[in-house]
Amino acid sequence: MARTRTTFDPFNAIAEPKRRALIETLAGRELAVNQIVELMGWKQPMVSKHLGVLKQVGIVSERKQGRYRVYRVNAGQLKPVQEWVVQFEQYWRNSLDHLEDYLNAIQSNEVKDE
Amino acid sequence: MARTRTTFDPFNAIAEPKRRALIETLAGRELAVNQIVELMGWKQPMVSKHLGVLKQVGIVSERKQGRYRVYRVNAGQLKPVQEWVVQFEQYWRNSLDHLEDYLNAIQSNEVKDE
DNA sequence: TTAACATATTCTTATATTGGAATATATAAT
DNA sequence: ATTATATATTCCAATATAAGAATATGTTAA
Repeated sequence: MARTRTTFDPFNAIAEPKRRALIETLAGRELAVNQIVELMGWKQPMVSKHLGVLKQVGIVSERKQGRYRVYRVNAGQLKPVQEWVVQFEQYWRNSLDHLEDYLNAIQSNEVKDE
Repeated sequence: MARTRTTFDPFNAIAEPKRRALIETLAGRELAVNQIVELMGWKQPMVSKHLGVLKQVGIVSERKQGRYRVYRVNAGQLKPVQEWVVQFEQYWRNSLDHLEDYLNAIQSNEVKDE
């Protein structure tokens, strides 16, 4: 069996760092593919492909305007991610947990380096 | 180039649904692998492998206790996910956005079905 | 109609998974 | 020491990427 598909859910769609950057750039406004290409400095096919993944999950949607295709973020599709992660907020709330996490992170890195 | 590694960051680690389930089960307490095996109903190697990924990212850490290995969640490692997603909360806040997202989701599904 | 522009799709290659089975390692109990 | 228990690792097969290059599709303008 392979990895969960990128288009399976928002969690998988936003796992790719480039797609997160794309969402950040596009949030709160409408942009045509070409504008995104300029802003991100990526090749056009790469932009289109990443937009395609996000579109299949519903994180972005698209509207034809003349010869342009204008994309926009549907932030609501990110809500499941927020709802999932928020249930663990209580565990990192107090500073004791902060210290604990800090120590654990260090320990984890040490293990990783071995 | 292949997909971003599962162990690259928390986003990729939690993309796998089974790992999210594992985190939910383990959150707020300490459990040995065998206990997790029973609770989840998975084979032991599968549990160990998923724990291994989470451990590399620092989302869980492990402590030897006799012949057991006790795991625990370091919730703080999920904070980056929460911080990233929270910046889009404003966009789904009001009910107008809800409607917009709803319509977009429908449109997106229609496209998906074609 | 043809040319220019905007965007999407196809093909290829390299790579990292997931699950399953089998096996290895480590620790405790007898 | 040997056995039982707990956990990790290795090997396998199938699969889904992501990037790049090339090309196809669609739309406007001349």
